[in-house]
Amino acid sequence: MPLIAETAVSGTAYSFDMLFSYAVPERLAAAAACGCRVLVPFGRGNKRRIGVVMKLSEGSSKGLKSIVSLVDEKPVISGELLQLAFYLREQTFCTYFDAVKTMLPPAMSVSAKETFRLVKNFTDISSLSEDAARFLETLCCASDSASLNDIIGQHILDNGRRLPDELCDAGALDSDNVFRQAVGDAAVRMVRLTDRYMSSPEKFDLTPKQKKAADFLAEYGAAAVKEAAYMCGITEAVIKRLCANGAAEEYEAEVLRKVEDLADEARSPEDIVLSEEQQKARDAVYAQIADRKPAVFLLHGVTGSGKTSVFEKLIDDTVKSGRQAMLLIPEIGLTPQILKRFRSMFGERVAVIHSGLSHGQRLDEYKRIKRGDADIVIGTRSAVFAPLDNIGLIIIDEEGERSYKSDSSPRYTTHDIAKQRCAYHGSVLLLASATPSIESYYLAERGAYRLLEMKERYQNAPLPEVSIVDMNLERGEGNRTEFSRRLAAEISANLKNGEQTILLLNRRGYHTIISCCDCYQPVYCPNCSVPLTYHKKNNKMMCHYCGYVSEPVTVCPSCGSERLKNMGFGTQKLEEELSTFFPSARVLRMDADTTFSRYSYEKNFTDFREGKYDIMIGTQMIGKGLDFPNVTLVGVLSVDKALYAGDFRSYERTFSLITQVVGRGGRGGSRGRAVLQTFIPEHYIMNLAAAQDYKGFYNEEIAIRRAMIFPPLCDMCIFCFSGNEDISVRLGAEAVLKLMNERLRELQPKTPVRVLGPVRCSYGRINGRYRYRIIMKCKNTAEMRRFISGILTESAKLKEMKTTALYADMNGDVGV
DNA sequence: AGCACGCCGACT
DNA sequence: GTCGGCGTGCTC
Repeated sequence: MPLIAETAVSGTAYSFDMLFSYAVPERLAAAAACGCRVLVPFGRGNKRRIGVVMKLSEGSSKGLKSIVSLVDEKPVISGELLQLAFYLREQTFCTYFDAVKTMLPPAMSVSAKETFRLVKNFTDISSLSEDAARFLETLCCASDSASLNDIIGQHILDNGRRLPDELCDAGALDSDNVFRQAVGDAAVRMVRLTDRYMSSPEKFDLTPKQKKAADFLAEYGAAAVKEAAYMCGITEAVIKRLCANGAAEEYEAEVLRKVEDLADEARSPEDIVLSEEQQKARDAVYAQIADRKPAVFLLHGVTGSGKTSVFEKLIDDTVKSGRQAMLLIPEIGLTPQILKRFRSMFGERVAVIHSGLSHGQRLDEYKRIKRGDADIVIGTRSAVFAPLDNIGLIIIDEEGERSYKSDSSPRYTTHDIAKQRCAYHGSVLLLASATPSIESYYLAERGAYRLLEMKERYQNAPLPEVSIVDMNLERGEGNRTEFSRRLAAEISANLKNGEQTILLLNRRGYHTIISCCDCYQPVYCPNCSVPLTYHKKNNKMMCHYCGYVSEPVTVCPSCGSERLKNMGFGTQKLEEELSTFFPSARVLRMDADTTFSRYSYEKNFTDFREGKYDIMIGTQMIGKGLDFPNVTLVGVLSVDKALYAGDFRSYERTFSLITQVVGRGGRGGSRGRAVLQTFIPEHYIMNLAAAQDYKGFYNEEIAIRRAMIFPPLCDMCIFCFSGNEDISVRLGAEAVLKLMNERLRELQPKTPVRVLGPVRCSYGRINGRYRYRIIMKCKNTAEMRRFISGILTESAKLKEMKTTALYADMNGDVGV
């Protein structure tokens, strides 16, 4: 019986995605296996596409097309991960190919290059069609192999592959495919001026923008393309033009061949000393690992309770027993320090996977895992797909972070994938946080997860002393600055004592927005429904969503008034006010604008930790995971806005932000202080966060979720519509709504379903595309997922949806 | 999403 | 009588 390969084909849309059956030709039958990539003909034109064999079976190959060639000798996806791909597709409504693709490092993506050559002694011209015979004649005129391939290549582009394919079938032509891996997109693209330009710039005719970039480069030498564009207030396209003119050149920055090797002096796992409480947590988890039955633990440990030591011990236990361990962390910003810690203990056995690595580095780490050289994997959410084959333990640190939810296809939740892998390997999933997600804590309360608690801080360090400052009073008493008198006094005390301060502000930019005093309209980005932000450093207005840049506005675009006012307060303005109040203070500003490369994060944090700065100010990124022993004061300047962000998770987010940042202070022995400035001092979030009372917060929050029916008491599926024309997107969404209601009536699901919308998304327009959403409150069951899948496929056929894109995101973010 | 196929209008 | 406009339906 012939072999049939059921194949995931690249480039399919979800609405027509399925496994496509191809015949496996005799010559490939021995090597073809599940998990191998293949080259297949697809569509009427038999265009070549890459696919992955998902299933092999025997059967009749009648009417099937055949696999053209094999990309891999050996499968690149293990049986376990292949099975996981099916799960991924079923859960997240992505295509088979997308599911498989996310499991491979980007560097492994391949493209095929086809070469032809004429078969020398072909004579049977009579068997060819007239067209093919004529085509063959032109081919015979080709002078050499290169021009032959040029002719055929051009012919395929213009007329499709019909004639070349006929000639191949008849034996007049031979084709061969070579595959090229897309390795080496180095981390940073740099740009510098050419010698030619520098010796005689007058010979170049540059546009004003290009000139600006050239001047910038002349002053600074080389710069990252991104950075140059930012500083000059231009787009990267201008720099591209500059390079095309021959005035500048782009080059790839030397990327570290190895992932940075910053291990401190070696530490031995034997040196880990656990407190009684830590030991208890470790023992419970370890017993379960040894038992080889899957289970989920939720480790709730207050900030500073020393969770990392427990992780170290458990990971050591796991690898000692011959199994592998995975530690997932929310953001690359945290990687260097955690990585350092584990590197110094486990050395080369640690592999790292995160998006800050170059594709080449990532590929090498992937290979080390696959070969078995590394049995400990540390990384961000995509690392959950690491090709380990004998997992004993998966840890998700700071498990409540939203970054564990993927916001592009496949829109998976890291926890779900980890659970699935643990079920396969009979291993333990350990979720850990000082502020677990309401969902996880709920499951722990219900007994689905086993709850472990660590209530003591490391070395019994006292919790910081938190004071809540009522900013209304400050304003009432004539203080117009952003610093309450209390906070100002604390900061100067700290400066005097040579102790460090962290200030948290939940926004970036100089002024958040510029708005008109006459029509009250803020100045918006022309592509997105987001107000532009003024950035002092480059004196430009910028959009944080699409990167749009413009000169500072002096006239209101909506009414023409010249009375424009700066509203809001950003990190840059804070920095400035700070320098007037405390001229001698050395201030480090940390936000997405000052940290272009992933590496500058680490450098800044290290500098701060080493005492090169007195005060660090920044957005949420400074709240996460890093220990600074000399920080004794934490100021929270304004998180009120975040509370009213309008989605049901804003309280949760704000609570954990405050809790985390307050917990930063006072770990080095001395008692820390925290000052929480707010206009709503009576809000329970403020008091509970000040007291680091997670349980109290959980009780309040779960009551709200219960009353309003929000997750975890239901699931929420977001249907997001986008397109170039506002009206057609809305009409599309309405048509789909109608379809949903019809189908729902037929289905009569067991648990009630509520469909809300369509409404414009909070950012109704991003990058010029209008966006609407429908929210469906439901229970995430197989039946519901089939329903959603059906809606996605059916709606693609609606005429109202011709120009509108749609995706479904189970438990994705409601905002955005 | 592409893309080949088909069915009409404006033209040499 | 032909070229090419875009509407339509399919993708093993």
